Amino acid sequence: MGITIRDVAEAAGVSTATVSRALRGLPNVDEGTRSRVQKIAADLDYVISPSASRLASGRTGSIAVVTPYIARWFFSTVLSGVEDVLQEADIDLLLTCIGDHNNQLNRSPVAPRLRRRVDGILIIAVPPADPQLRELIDLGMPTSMIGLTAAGVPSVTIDDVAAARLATQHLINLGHTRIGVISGSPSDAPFTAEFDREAGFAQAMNSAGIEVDPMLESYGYFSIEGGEAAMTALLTQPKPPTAVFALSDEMAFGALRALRAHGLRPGVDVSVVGVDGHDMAEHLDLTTVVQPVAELGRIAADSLLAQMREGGEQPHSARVDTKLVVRGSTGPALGTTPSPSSGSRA
Amino acid sequence: MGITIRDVAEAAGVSTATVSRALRGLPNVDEGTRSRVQKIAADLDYVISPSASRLASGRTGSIAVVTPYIARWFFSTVLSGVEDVLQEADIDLLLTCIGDHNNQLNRSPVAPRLRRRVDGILIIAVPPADPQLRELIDLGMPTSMIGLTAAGVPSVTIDDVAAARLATQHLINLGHTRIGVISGSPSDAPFTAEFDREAGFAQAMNSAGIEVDPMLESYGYFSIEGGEAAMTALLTQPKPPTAVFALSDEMAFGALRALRAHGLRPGVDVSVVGVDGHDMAEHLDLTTVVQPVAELGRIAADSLLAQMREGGEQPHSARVDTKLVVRGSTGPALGTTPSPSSGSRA
DNA sequence: TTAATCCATGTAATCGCTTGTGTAGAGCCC
DNA sequence: GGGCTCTACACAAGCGATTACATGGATTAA
Repeated sequence: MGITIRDVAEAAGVSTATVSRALRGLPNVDEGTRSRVQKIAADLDYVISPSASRLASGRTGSIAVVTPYIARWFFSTVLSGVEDVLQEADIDLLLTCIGDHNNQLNRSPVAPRLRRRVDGILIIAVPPADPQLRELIDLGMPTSMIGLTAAGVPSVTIDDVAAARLATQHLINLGHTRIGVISGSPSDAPFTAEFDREAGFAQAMNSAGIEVDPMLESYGYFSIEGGEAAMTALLTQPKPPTAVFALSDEMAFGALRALRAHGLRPGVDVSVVGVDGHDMAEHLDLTTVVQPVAELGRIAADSLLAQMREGGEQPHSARVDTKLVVRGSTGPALGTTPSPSSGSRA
Repeated sequence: MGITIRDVAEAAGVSTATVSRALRGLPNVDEGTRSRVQKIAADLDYVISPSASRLASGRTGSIAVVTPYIARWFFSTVLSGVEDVLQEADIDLLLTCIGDHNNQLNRSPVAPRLRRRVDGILIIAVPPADPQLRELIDLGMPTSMIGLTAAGVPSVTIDDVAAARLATQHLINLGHTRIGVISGSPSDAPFTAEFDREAGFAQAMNSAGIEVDPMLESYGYFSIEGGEAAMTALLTQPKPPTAVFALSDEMAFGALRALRAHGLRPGVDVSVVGVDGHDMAEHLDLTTVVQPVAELGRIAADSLLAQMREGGEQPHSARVDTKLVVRGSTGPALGTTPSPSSGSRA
């Protein structure tokens, strides 16, 4: 019921082979013939059959994006960057949500569903311990990861250790010494970012000669509610912190809310700094270390496309810079003369 | 290089036709044969080639989701609901971002790219005036829309008029009479929701015998910044409103921020109510009319699948209920005894 | 001039599955 | 027991492209 390549071939008085070459821009086609074929194809409103093309060529012209969440800010923002690039490259984007490892959504494993269906895979911030991750990598197709690293697989990340150091150092520079941290979860499969950001926090504290007080560590499970609970826990300690580093902006949002609930002023009574550069951070006046999230997606998609093209090319990982953006949620420790802090005041 | 249906057929000592029928659960296959084939297919680690299957059957087993934004809360939340259903149904989800009509991202039109590529289309809240919308509908394939209606196309929406009435009535019940509204944009291609919510606002005002003051209408362009600017504009009037209805939660967020910037307390000095049930609304203590956004996506996806299955079935639209959730951002008009307000206090 | 290239094009096999049609045997009825 | 209907299966013709290989004419090199 559709126009096929044969109809075009007949109308143009050439073989289907020539039509195929002409339309795909392959060499060894007379330019006159090519434009004639193009015109006829357009006139006939011919649309290639992807199924036939895929079957014959063995390429699917599509890639899968595998993500643990769709509706969370970080993930949807990465996704939008990815989509940007793929649409440009005329590659189909298959969206698949992997079950949340912690929540145990009992989704069927995604890896088998992807075989023979896509030419490449883009994985967004799956916890490295997720068993599905291995299956995906073992599929052996071009793969690129975002916010997550694994041996032998190219990835795009920020330097989470450095980002955490940046945030922590900012608090230290402001004269704080009782610095709390709102982490992800005590023991569950951590995201790469979680692990590294904790490390960066500890590094900054150590270099400044400040001891990390285990009493000032609390868990926010990367959610707003969690961050609120974590901050509340910190505030109800005998000696509460004067500043808190939250491993993510969303947890920092919760922390800010807890502060208000306790009648404390962010940036005055207690300083809060996050990491991510969430859209809402600006509106909540949160100091944060910004990462270019959509850009992460774009870079990873580009890298994946390169991998798919060249094949032999040694795929390499990219590391993207972050930037401290100082806002009202952080301020000098009371009774202290702060040393000049790095970062731009927004 | 992969196992084909023929390998399975040979190993099972049957024809490929039988393997095909057995594996797809078609009738007229001996149950003994069927389970034998299934076992062999599993042992051989056979995976069907979608391209071949699609070419032969004419069905693609995939649907496209067309959306103007990916990284915005409403859209990504709908998307997650859709993905949920489609994964369950084993249908591929092709994600395509249509250019933003207002921002004029010069994206190539999406409709032609979808032909022969998907069996159905799901459209999320594209402005009805977007020229691409017609092209998509004219493709003539099963289609379902979310947050948007068009003649002859099944859709899933909330009753935006009623939702706006609910929000406005809440303010009226609290004794407010100088009620402002933060709308989308003055004249640009409006979303369906925009149009209807304005209508609902006017209805509620009229029934209460309150005149709508054009001076108290401001435009927030459905963004946080826009909402902030709009509220600022309202506040700097000679006679500012005591309550404001924002057509979306995100604009309401901006409004709250403007309030704080002016030293005004939300819910005390000025009341603000939004619509959407955005994740952050709870954390910003915003009174809002909640719509079940992910559910919208799920229902639309289900409806699309039904359409694709039955074919002859008269597709019908669904309308989903909303609920007023009262929080701290709204309170009684000063010097007034409020009448009891509907909605649950959260 | 002749052989070697090269370019534009055609021929036809192939990709791996679906499905309409054909058929043999089993069970049924009268 | 002959004619029916049914079931379980095989056969083989597509589906609509891609692409290795073949071909013949034009161009170039020797």
